[in-house]
Amino acid sequence: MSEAAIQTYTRADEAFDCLQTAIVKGDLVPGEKIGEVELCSRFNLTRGPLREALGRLESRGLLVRRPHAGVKVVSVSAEELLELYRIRETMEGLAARQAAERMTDDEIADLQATLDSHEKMIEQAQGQAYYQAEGDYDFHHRIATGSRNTKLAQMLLGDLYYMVRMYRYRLSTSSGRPHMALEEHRRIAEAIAQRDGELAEFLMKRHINAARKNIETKIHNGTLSI
Amino acid sequence: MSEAAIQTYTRADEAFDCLQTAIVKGDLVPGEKIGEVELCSRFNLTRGPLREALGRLESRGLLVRRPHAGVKVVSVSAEELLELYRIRETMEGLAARQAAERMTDDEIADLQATLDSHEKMIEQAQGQAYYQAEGDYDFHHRIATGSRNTKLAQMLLGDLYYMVRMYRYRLSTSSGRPHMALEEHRRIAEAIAQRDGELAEFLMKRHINAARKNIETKIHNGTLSI
DNA sequence: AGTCTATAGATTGTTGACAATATGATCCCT
DNA sequence: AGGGATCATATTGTCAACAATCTATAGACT
Repeated sequence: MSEAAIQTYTRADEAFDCLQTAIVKGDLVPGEKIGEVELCSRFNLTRGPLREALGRLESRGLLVRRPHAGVKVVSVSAEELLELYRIRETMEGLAARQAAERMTDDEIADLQATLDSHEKMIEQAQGQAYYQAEGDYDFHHRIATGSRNTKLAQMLLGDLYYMVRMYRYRLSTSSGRPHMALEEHRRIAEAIAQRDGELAEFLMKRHINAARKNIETKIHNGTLSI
Repeated sequence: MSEAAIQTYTRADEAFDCLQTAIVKGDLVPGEKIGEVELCSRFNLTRGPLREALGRLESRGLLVRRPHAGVKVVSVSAEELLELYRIRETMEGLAARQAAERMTDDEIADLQATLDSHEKMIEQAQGQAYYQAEGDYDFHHRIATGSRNTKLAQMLLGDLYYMVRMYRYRLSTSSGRPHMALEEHRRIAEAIAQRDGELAEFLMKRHINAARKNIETKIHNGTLSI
């Protein structure tokens, strides 16, 4: 009865995944034009499925396409990155509220358990940006799905997070405040556990707002350059 | 310097538009399987571009696809439709706030002018759902773009609105309260004109919340069936 | 009789060749 | 010499045939 994984994995799906991770990890540089044939040889694909994947990526906003002129990875300005966080603030606030109302007790227990493992990871991998980013992603992912709001989860996980992760890799801006972020996560999880939707929403909004301000000051400092 | 319209219109774009409007207008029934060749003959297309369009529609959530089994128009339950309004509430609230901060005076004047024409349309086309829906769409469209938040506008206009419009057509649920909706629009426009972002956000959220409740009661009444 | 299996048909996914368009360099004109 | 138009090239968009997969029908077995 449980969703039987991806029964059949089509070439276009493969292309989609390859391209997506390549974009997120920064192997494909924004602004630079990328030829289709080059991509084909790179991922051992043929142009048909590749084009289909390009179309999907485009409609998700990770690529921009100009007819007969090729595609390039979207280049997001500093302002647009900050706008992204404004969107996250409202949407994830909603997700947190609905998650507080709808997550099962088991899911909440899991959520809190993952926070413990995140704590260990942070201590072990002192400042290793990668683990911080993955832990953070894991937490937000669980809440998005926990909202039981299909479209909301789809928009967050399918659209926004890829973009955010892309800039995480690129700017290696994994918050730089791991302990504080973890503490905020803990509080949000606690609010959810108490089924206090309003509080969960408030805390989540403040959490993301703090992350945004953090990036904002870094940009003004010149620590971050886009 | 002004965006030179769509210079070249590719077959895939054509397919995308055709399919999108067909879905929105309800010519393509949700849940029912649709063959590719059938669509090709219907829109005078070949399978290549069509498939690309299908991919785009799928990643926007208007179609669901099962490998080797075909595509079908997404069927949204009543609960999911209401969830959609919850998402709109937060996102359009943000849009209204940012629009109040960023729209030009000219844009605001235009916005208020369109409301006048909407009023006339409502009076002339007594209860004609179509015009109500179009006027409503126009208003929200202007605010979304007025937010100057590229990604936000993209998500609202490229994702949510198509889905909402789809269900507008299908349920012909054009609010059923045109005068009240217009009055709410007026107040939102006024708040934007006064550059009162907080108020604009509040009013927009309340406006969409009212629309959601309206649908909710209709569903419980049995007036609306999905 | 009901259920499971195997096969045939149809539909989707993929491939490689063909046509249309944009880019860049060359050449001509002012 | 600089700017603009022209043309060649390379790249993208499109097409039609081929291969792989699913669904439905029919048959056999329990």
